Amino acid sequence: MSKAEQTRQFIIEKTAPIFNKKGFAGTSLSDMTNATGLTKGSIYGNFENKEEVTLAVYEHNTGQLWKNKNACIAKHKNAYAQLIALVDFYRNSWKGILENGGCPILNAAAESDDTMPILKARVKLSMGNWKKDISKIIELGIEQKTFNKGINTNEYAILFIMMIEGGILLSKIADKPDSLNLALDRIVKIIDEEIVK
Amino acid sequence: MSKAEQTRQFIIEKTAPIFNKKGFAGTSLSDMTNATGLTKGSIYGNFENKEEVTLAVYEHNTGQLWKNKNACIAKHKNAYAQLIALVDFYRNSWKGILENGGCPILNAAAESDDTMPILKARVKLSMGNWKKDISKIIELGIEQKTFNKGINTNEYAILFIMMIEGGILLSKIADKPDSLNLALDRIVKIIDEEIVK
DNA sequence: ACTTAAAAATACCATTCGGTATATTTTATT
DNA sequence: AATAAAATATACCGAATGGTATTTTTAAGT
Repeated sequence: MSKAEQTRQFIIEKTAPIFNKKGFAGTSLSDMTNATGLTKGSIYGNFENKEEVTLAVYEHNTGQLWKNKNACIAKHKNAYAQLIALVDFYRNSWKGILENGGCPILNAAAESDDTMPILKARVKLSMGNWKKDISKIIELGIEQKTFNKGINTNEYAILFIMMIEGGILLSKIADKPDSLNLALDRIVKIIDEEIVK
Repeated sequence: MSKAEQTRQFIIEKTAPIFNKKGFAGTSLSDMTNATGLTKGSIYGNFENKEEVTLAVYEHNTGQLWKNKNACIAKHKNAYAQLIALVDFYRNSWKGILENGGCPILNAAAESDDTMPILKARVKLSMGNWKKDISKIIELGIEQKTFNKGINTNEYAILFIMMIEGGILLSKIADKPDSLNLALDRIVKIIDEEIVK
């Protein structure tokens, strides 16, 4: 990794929680220089503008979440265990997510939709990938003959994402994980009653 | 209504959709003067600062939503019809909500949590009131002997709110109401299978 | 119609904003 | 160790930011 790439990564990592907390409009260049200890010149030598940093930070934040989530899921072979691992991932990492400003997809979705079409498109993509991931786990379960085969895998994936995001939102406002846990419990209930054979 | 109160209301109404779309940090004073045709002097004669406008606008946006929602619910006497009316309210007014920048509670929740504690407190209150409203409808159903009496009304209220907010979020990103409708369908299913006797 | 009080416009403030050309330092190559 | 190239810092830009005395206009009460 070249020096430039290192610095680029350094800037992304240091500013990532700030962008996730304050948003694109709320994060200033001085926030960025303060967080990194670098000067504007240095930052603008590695990024074209603030928007490029925003996008890179979004990729980093979601990528990190992705990696941790997938690591939990990959520990298991059968689909049911994988779904439960997904639920437990959110149950266990809620505190960490909260400290970094909450779910980056949720935050970016809320801010970008009317102001930053490029970010919105990225969010759309993340959402699509997430949906696909969950769908595939359910499809795996069908292949493994442990899940019902008539079900609409896509709809269940969307349903789970909605409940997780809604749960995170309410939990952040309430400053306690109760709502998120309620959502996760309901997801497990749906898995047990409607998906599992 | 005095002239001052009229102008105050005028400013709130004209800037409401802008704040809901761009957020507190993203909305500038020039956005406000452009939307109203007034000058900074006039705006600052009626409000102490930008924060006060933000809070007043939030009250207005949620109040409006409240009013319309309650009007739909109030048309019905029995609890089941009221819950269905609530669901249908979101099904029917999704387009209007979208055009005004989405659910103000969701938007304010996402932006305020790490940056504006005063607004966050207001969001917490709105969320509590909403929860109470839904709880009361379910309690009414229990009184009317049409709903099961052992159920946790509070948990169902939270669950419904989470699904509605999650649904709005996903629908905004996708630019189509499918996800929201899926959430609303699921709410109806829960009502029918778990709440109704 | 006249006076007075309230409301809105003007003109300004210091500060911060995102961004950049240029100079300096650091790093890698030979 | 000398040199070239890359990375960072400096110093600056115009514009926009939120905010405020002060003046002018408008509306209300008599």
